[in-house]
Amino acid sequence: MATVEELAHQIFDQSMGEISRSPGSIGHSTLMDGSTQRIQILPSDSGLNLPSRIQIVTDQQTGQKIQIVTSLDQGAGGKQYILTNSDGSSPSKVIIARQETNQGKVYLSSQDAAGINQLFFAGPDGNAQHFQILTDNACLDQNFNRTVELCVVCGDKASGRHYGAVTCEGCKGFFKRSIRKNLVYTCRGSKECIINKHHRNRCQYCRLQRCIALGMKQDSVQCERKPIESPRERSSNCAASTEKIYIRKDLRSPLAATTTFVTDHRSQRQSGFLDSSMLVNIQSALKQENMSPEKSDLCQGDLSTLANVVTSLANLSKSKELSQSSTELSIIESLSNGDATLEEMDEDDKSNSDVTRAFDTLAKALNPAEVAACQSSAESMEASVHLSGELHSNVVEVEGPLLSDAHIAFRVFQHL
Amino acid sequence: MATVEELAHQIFDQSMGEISRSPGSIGHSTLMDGSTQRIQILPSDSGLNLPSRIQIVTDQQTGQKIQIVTSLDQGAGGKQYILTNSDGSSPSKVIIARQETNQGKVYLSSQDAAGINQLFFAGPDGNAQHFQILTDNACLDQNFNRTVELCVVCGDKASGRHYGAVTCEGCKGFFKRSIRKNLVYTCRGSKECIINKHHRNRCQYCRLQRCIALGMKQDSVQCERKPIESPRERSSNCAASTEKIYIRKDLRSPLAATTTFVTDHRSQRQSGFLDSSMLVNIQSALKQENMSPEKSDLCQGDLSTLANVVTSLANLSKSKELSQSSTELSIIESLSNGDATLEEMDEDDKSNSDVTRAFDTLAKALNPAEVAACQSSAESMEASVHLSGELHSNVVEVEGPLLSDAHIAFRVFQHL
DNA sequence: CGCGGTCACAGGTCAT
DNA sequence: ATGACCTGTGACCGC
Ligand SMILES: [Zn+2]
Ligand SMILES: [Zn+2]
Ligand SMILES: [Zn+2]
Ligand SMILES: [Zn+2]
Repeated sequence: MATVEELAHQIFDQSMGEISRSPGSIGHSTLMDGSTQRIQILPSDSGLNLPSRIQIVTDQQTGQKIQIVTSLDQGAGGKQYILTNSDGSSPSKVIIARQETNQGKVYLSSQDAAGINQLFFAGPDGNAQHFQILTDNACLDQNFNRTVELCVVCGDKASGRHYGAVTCEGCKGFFKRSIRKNLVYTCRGSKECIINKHHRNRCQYCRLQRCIALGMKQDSVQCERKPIESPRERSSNCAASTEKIYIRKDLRSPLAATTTFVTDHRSQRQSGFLDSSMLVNIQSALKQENMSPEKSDLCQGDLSTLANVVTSLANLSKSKELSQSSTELSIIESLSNGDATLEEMDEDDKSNSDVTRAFDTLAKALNPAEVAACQSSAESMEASVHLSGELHSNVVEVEGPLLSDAHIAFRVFQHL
Repeated sequence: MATVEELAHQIFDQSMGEISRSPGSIGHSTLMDGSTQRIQILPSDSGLNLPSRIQIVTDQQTGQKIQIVTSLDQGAGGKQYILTNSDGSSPSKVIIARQETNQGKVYLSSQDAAGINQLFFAGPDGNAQHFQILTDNACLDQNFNRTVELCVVCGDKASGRHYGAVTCEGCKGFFKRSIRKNLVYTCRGSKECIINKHHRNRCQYCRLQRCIALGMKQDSVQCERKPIESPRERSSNCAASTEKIYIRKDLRSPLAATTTFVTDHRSQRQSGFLDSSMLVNIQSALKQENMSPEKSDLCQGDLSTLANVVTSLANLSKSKELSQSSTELSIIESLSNGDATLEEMDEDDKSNSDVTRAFDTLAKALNPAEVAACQSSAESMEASVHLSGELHSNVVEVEGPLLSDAHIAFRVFQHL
């Protein structure tokens, strides 16, 4: 006999397949405009004894009210779950499931289904909708004390609500890392990769896309709380000491969430290109960084701003709206106002440090060759070509102070 | 002074040599019938202070009880570890190690032995036995926090548990590649080649044999995470689109561990050829597979039975006892009796699933060219030649429903 | 319960 | 193909 989890997984996988079949279900352009809906239905108590019941639930994201009609099936004596709009407009009725057996307790899919069922299906408007039906835990067999919930992102067993959504430990950790490190991924496909338990690691872009679309809030991710960090190293400024500077993996798709330069973190979003106003933000962010060096609350993630800068520089390099490379240089020079003392890093840290990786990323962004190789639709990248200085050479070597007046010698080897 | 690792290596090599000398130690027919044993001994607390101590431990795999006698050596004042059967039957006493120094703490191999010692040695019955003695970590010098473990396959320094066994990086990678690409190797010897750090690459067959026999689980090998981008090709099937289809190198060696047809895994073993009784097992196994079609966790490894079937088919093709290729066809047709709902698997799972692997193997079995090229002693393969239809062609393309009525269209490109 | 963190063990890479 | 080396994942734990 199939277990509850197996059934739930089945429902999830099947519905995922349905989504992929419905045209425009999770298109990349309809990511967060409400096309993907999430509904949680929690029966008040035991209205299951009633022969017929009407519930009106509200979509948590869109606010749309949907009527749930639970009625006895005339034929089999089981129950049907019918979804309609609360005002009776179309779609008039959508039977999402019916009970096959009559066991005194109504479950959604089968007689041994317990607790939570998740359904993905395409509504008549072609939008993908995600419903999660939560039945009363008290009605469940006491075999499972743990609530059997499924991750809304991948369908794996959920471990609770994380960052605003019921997710598994994997998606929780993935989301946390992505937000913390300000990672931006890229999709090698059509940004509609199937994300389930077994394939969630295949496309980080689509996974993070689903995380955000299904309600995981970036605000809920707190900054790192690593208090200790060694006797030596940085005395007061724990930020610059050993904290890694995380660089976006792919600069083409900011997946905007984390490219914010203002104090109000995660309230702004990068539209895709740098402009003059963002330059102001860069500088102001750097200033704020320096104004409170003794403030140890910034311990974590405070240098993400720097990563953002580099990332944005990379985006800058491919921006068509930029006139010439001189603009970039001016920005880089403006960055030298900060006086971060990065030279205190020992040599080993420099080698594989994130600073190196940061510039590596930057250099990579400045070289359109590899970027173009990574993407099928290669856009015009000529604007950034001139910066590299040595186009068509396998190794681009850059030396000199760049980010601060601390004379950071860095070297970027670009592997082609 | 010899280090712990060196000593352990020495013990390993010695015991391995002993294994290879004992006739029939790791024969192919005795792969997983208990001939290879693994014992973990964890001293309860600090019974080490006692001058003499008797422990009875149970082999985790076979359930065999073995008596461990720790006694003072009359000569050197060190301790001996003696293994006997708990009932006193032969082997009466096997001294597996003795302590050379007297330091107040008893370690197995030397005074600076840390944590874990692994021994391979051949018992008087000729069976290879593997003992892993874990001493109390609290007794260890705090110099080495890392436990010095050895690869159970080759005796090299292990880097942790991989796929269920403590192995080195080499065996880890080797096992992963073998499983991922579904490689099947051949042994030019008697399938009892010595596998140690220096010779592990001499025979892939025996290495993989040891990997499986010593507990490395194929299910733990996940599918690839980077489905190398290919924008077009297949539409929704991102798995079949870019995933390479790897062909077994050699079909003669099914590496029996996976050719089990009964529900009780690892309780039966293929003796080398298919016979009528195995055909019954094939069908019953398929039936059991189908009895729970709603089970969607089948994603991985659930269809290993199917792979076993095809693997056996491959063996069948080279079996001299087979009359003609018509026998194969009849078996294939008999497989279609099952109504496995393979279409419930999402496309990605099919790529790396045992289904694909099964067809891979089958395809190879149908083309004796490569098989014959891979092995020096080419046996008569004419029986299966006629099935391929296109002998001597570089690409063998097969399409059509085969294993189920689900009409799974598959394509196998054979790279030569 | 939901944040935080950890680290064994998956993955992948790429000289050899 | 191999394996040393690295990053990323997620089960598990503490608060
Ligand atoms: Zn998940
Ligand atoms: Zn994707
Ligand atoms: Zn090894
Ligand atoms: Zn061999």
